[in-house]
Amino acid sequence: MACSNETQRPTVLVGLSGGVDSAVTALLLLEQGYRVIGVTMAVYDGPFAPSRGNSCYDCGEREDIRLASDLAGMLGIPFHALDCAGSYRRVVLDYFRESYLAGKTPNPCVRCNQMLKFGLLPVLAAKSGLRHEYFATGHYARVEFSRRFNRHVLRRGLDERKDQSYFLYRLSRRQLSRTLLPLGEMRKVDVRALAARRGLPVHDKPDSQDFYAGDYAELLGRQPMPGNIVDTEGRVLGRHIGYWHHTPGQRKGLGIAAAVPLYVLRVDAERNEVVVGPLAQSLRSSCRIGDVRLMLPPAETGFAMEARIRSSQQPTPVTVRPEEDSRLLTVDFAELQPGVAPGQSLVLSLGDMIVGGGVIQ
RNA sequence: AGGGGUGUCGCCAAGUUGGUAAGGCAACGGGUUUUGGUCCCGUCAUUUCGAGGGUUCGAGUCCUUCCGCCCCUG
Repeated sequence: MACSNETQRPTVLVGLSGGVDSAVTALLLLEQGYRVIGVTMAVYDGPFAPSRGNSCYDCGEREDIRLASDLAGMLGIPFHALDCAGSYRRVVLDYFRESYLAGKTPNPCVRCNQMLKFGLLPVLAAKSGLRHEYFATGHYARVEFSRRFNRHVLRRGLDERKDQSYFLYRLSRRQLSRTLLPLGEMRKVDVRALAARRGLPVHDKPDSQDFYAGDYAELLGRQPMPGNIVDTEGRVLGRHIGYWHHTPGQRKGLGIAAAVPLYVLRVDAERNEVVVGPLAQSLRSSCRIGDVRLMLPPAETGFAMEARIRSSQQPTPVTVRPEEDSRLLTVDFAELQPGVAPGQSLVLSLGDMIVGGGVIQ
């Protein structure tokens, strides 16, 4: 009997990072009766360097993989680390570098999730013989089947403060249909509490997982290139050591003492200039997005919704307009927005449902 | 050279009828954060107010000498 059930139980591949969230994800899925397999992407291909701690692209990833492996052992599930370094370099690191060098601000996590974590990783696993029906991660977001839209939809995590749906808006319908995100229904404190109850040693491991813990310039492969920091009139207010160190909306690090705080308005890669001004000059009433990805058909959602232009931001009301160029959308903000940065994703939502999004032009 | 002005934290800048150094910016530290962003909290002049001397119980604030800048006249 146990045997026949064994073959019937659906298998879910869980991305384990060595942190609390993914460990609890695996735990919950086990308790829900799934057959669970733990997997991790090995992505570091850089030079030997001291580990800077908890980040995705880090020389110390072996320790994290080992920790993930240990956790899998505790949970009694198989574990595999899959080499994704080559793809990671091309898909994430190259994109990251090209964005900054073009004066834009990338979303490495968005890219990684779409292409690698929810893309290559399960495919590689399957090719390695790890057959599975579902793929799961510890993201705080929900995937549900919507009868109204007759498809799987992505919704914000129940824990508003931890919601990570922003990073997942580019997942395809196919990807979504195979995705399980059990933490989407939970609050972080409960996740930690559960981990503690079940004796998982990572229950109190610090939250944040950076993309890269060192100096980003290390990933860009560029020598310092001093240039001017100017105001909108072209007056030189200060100096920088490379335009790629700045992003629109940024305040810290300019080193300019003015009457009011100054924010980066735009980054001019051509002229190696960083244009700054007071907050008021940073406000935009609209922007255009490209690389548009819609998870829900616009005809059914209408054009009034909400949007986030940065990962940790409360959604703000917007109206979406189609462009002549069908690949673009214009998004009008109901309230002026500071720090609209080309390269960043603008994610559209309707209530707690993610409609889609695109990359700010 | 003469006349006027001015000299307070890295920058800007309050300092009242002398009473025991506001604030902003920057910087630094911390919190929040799967994007070096935003935001929040904290620290940041006490042999100190250009330097010396004086008056006073007490001076950034009064007197005096010197020094430095700025403007005008020459």
